[in-house]
Amino acid sequence: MNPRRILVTAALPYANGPIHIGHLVEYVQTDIWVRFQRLRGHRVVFVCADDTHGTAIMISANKAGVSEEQWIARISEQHQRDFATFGVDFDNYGSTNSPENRELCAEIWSSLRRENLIVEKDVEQLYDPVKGTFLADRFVKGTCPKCGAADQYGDNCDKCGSTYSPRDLINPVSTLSGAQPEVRVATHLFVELEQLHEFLEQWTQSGNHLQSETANYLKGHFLGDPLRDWDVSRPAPYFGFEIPDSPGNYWYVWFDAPIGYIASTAQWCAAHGERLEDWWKNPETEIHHFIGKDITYFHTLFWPGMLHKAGFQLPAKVHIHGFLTVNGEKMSKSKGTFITAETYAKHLDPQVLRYYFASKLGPRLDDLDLSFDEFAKKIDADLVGKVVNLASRTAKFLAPTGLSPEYPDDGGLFEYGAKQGAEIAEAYENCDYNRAVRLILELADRANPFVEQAAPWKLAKDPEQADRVRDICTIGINLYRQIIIYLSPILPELAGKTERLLGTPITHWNDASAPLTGSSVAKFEHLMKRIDTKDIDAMIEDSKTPAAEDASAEATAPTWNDGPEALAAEPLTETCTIEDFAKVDLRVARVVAAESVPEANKLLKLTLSLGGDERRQVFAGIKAAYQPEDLVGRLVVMVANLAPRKMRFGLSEGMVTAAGPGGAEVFLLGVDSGAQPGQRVH
RNA sequence: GGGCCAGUAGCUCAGCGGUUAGAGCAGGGGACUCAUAAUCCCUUGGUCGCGGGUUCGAAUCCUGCCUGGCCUACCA
Repeated sequence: MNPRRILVTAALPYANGPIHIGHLVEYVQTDIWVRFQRLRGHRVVFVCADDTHGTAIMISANKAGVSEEQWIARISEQHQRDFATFGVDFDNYGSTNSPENRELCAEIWSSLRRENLIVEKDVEQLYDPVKGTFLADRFVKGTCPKCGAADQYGDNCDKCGSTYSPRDLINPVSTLSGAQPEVRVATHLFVELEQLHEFLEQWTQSGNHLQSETANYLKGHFLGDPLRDWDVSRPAPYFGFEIPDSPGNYWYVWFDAPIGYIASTAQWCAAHGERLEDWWKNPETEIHHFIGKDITYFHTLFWPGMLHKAGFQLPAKVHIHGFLTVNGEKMSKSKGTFITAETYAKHLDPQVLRYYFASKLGPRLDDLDLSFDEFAKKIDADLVGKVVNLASRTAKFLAPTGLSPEYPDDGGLFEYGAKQGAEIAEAYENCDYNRAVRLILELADRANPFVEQAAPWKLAKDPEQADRVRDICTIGINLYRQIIIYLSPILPELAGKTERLLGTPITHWNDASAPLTGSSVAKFEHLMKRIDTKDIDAMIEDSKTPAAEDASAEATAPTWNDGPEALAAEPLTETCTIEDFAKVDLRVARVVAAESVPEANKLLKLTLSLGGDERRQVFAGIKAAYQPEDLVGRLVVMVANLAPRKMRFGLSEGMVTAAGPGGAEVFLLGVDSGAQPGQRVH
């Protein structure tokens, strides 16, 4: 087989929050495919990047009290750490906020200009006069014009399901500032996608670039009518790239995000002495995108259109997958099923999640359910009980002698496994991982009875039978290794341990058709742990956040179960007057700096901002409950007129309000978004 | 309202025109003790969502209905 040259991308995660197990479905799926192709001897470059532009990033950075650049740098670091934890091994991890991306955006943009695809149109949009920014629909709330339900988003009503323009909302309010938005007109730039209608019809409906259901979806929803113009600009202020020939306008995040694939490849090329043209402008290179079904639209219409007009190579295939549900339901923060990569890894082994996903993933875009019950059973039964068990019951007999010099007669077991390699490879190639896993596990189901019947542990008691024992175990361990080679794209860590056990690296898929002989075997060590359901419970508990933080929980009528203990521990005090209360000047403040006081057991030194240049230094006894870095940027409520107090470590100019008995059980009072530092609490 | 997908043993799924419908897990019985209470053997269990049709023959094709999921409903 001729080696193929393959460029693989996974969707760019938005730099607005942590990676969670739902994201991981995609990155694991893609990484498995990449590892598989490499093992087959193909040339693969696997790139990704953080998607860093847009209004949401500005808001998050602003809330955290840092610049957008600082914010995205922090998120990028977290994302890359999480991917590494789960064995997702990119060749290059870039950022859409990179010079390479800016340059490529400009290049593609000028192509679109040259092709006369860009038109200007005035757009009326709501504008927040306090924040000085235009508002996307989701940043406006108000009363539904149809049914009168309060507190609905700008584009549709949760209560009655009607859709409308944010301008129709009754009493609209900006969620950023609380101000009443006004209507303003701005000039936007549009891509006249309709000019590409025929090309997109042809590209989406032929050539097997898309799963059939996606092709049907596009045909039914978009390609039946003239394609609408695509609004690709946003007026300042906007965190992104300013459009070179349209000052004051910025490329919409969805314009520059997919170009980030190319930019990330460009970075890789620069670092490895390769030419970008070979990867993006050469028909010999296969480009494969892996994405979730939510972003189908961008990757199957705009993106091919842009590439086509700008003279880049079109994707060979866009692989689209469904979403993750947990225990049959959408992930939920209040139920503890909104599990971040970091939290998962704190409690469970990352590689077994890869196995579970693989055992459920198919080539269709169906949703995938993570049932923890099934998860534990699958790992224990398949991996520990069947696969790893093969090694653990044979390796120790081989440690003293090594493998037999010639591969013994095994009744055709190894040969059968080698033959199955073709079918397993085909399943991987088609992203039909659950089929691949089924086929591989069948091999383990054949291998265990062989070992059972041959019973080397009985023969081992008779020194006369030493050769026979070695032969049987040579067979057993080779069958094990064959299985591991097939599983290695899914379980690279287990594959690595196996390489060390047998002192032989796995370098190619075809290693599975040549048994090892004569080599030594290391002392057997545990390869994999069974799942302890206590760890799953702890992980779910760890993922739970108060119901109030979960928007979806509001709709599902949460049940509270608040006991009387807290009140009993600290009974209510005597009544005070409003004047008494007014003596205490509570203010919203932002933590702009936080550091641990090394000599103090309980104290953190906080610098609080009351807006403008007003700063207060406060020592707070919350060391056991909060990490300084987690506090920077957040809003707190402080007692601003408390008499300053000299402490051993410096002057404390106020105090931060918090509840809880103390120690690690301290909970800072939060402030709903919209509040500004310096505002008084009444 | 429209579209797509699925409905097969308690659970997860395979089979997608051809003998009495399969696997894994779970359940029941036994064996073994090398191995992470792992493994092995035997076994219980299904009018293949429901009704029509095509065919010598249908879980498998067509059609209607029911149920569930996802996507849409003139936003992308």
